[in-house]
Amino acid sequence: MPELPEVETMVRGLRPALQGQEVGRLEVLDGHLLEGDLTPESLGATFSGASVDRLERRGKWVVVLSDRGVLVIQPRMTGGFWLVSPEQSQHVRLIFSVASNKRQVWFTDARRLARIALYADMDAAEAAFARSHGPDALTIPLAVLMERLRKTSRSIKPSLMDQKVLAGIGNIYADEILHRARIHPERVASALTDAEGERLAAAIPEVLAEAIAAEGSSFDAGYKTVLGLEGGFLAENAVYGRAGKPCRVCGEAIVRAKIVGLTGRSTYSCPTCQPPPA
DNA sequence: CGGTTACCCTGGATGC
DNA sequence: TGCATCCAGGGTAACC
Repeated sequence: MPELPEVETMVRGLRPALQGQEVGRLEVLDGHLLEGDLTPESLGATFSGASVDRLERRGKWVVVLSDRGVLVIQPRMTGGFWLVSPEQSQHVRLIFSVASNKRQVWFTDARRLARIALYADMDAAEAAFARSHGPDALTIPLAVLMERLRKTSRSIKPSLMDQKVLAGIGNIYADEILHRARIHPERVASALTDAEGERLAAAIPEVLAEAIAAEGSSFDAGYKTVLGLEGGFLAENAVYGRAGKPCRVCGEAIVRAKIVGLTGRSTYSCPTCQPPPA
């Protein structure tokens, strides 16, 4: 589910509840999500009593820094946090109980694709992140982005979604960013012109910032904010989920397609604003 | 090595 | 109603 804007919204929502607080107890209800040698018992014992210093986001990771180590939670498709009673109560995987006020923070994950890891310190967490991720999408400089895209013969959309190229973009925001930059998703990444690269590098932080301001994208029974509210971005977005509807720029019907290099995922684009490769 | 697919999981929507 | 099929915002191991 969550991409960078949703994870950023989660972290901002969790900070007032957890930052500077002691976790009186952590209950781990599903060992399936745990990485390495972690067990529900070992993680619960380690993190119960932990003092939380800070919460941060790295790409699509939620990072909880504490005096008992750095807890990393990857929500992946259906993971989410709740400060209010969770809607999907049968899918609760973690329960944090704050010592000072007895309030609870729930983590749910319907599809059980989320992953949870514990690192000794932030250096170890950063090293693990760097092994599988490029620079964060919100701050990657134009020159670095272009240098990375020049090295691949893949299409631009799968390149943007490759966390090793840059971190944080998934299927929704790749489509939105490419529409904003007026680049067809099947254009070869290394063949973009300088002008297209500049439009792309500008569109990435623009679209992500707008989505963060809207508190992310909600549809169906998926992502909600930590207060159970819907993110508003899909009320204003350009292409994702809008097949057959008029492009907000030119009025042409938005097209839904499956593209090479992305098995099973849908891609939305405007055939006029984003001319396909020759 | 770069690129592509098969698969991990589960639930909701849709079709017969 | 029951059952099969498809789809989903992510990510990785294995393969060509």
